[in-house]
Amino acid sequence: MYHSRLMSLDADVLKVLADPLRAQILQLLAGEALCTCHLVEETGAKQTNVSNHLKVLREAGFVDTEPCGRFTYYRLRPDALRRIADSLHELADRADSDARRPC
Amino acid sequence: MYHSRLMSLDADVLKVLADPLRAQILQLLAGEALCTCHLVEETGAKQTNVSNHLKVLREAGFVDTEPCGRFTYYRLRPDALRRIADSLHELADRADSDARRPC
DNA sequence: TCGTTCGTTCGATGATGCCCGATGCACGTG
DNA sequence: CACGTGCATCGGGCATCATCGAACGAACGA
Repeated sequence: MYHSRLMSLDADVLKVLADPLRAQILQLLAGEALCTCHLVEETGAKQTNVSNHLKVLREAGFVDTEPCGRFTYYRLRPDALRRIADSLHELADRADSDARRPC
Repeated sequence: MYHSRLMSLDADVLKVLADPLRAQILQLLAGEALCTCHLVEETGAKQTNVSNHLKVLREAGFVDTEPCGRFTYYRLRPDALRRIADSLHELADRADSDARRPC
């Protein structure tokens, strides 16, 4: 087990996940790739709004785009999610101690 | 492995983690319990600010308090972090498919 | 009892960010 | 070439939230 490296929580990255619509989009993209019109349809949000959130997700590396004619398909990037999950898990593991710093 | 239950990303819970100061506090609390004055000292933030963030973390179930005389010790709750980590990991696993919904 | 220290709560303020309408652009079709 | 469609970008309006100062409460020690 070579996980001695300390991973740090990146609040900027977590911010990207901490939005209801973006979280919903990520869950919709799990299992199949969808294009913007699908996501608009499924979420009920306005197209510009969905597009803005997709930009945020793309720039944060959580989704990949794949142009297909007039359409733009979006696909989830599991590795990005796993990085976050691992850093949280590692933080939890480090907390299994009863140490207490004296005042 | 019976993880067929679908976990959903809770944006409200993620919001609690998605703040630089709160993220720093959680990392400081991993490994040892600290009281507010320690956290003020380590983060360099104002005491009222730290106290406000600790309240948010406490109400979200990420930390436990343990009064000790005049001091208040804070301890990380690993289970809360693991729940988030698991939901992210499960989402990543569900994305290992090449499916694509037609337009 | 008085003063000090640790900690929380409250109200105000400033910044961040979500949402929206309007616009522009690229692609495909008649 | 015109037209419609899918999608991105821009600017503003508005709500949320992080931060701060001030005041309060509680626990100790002199």
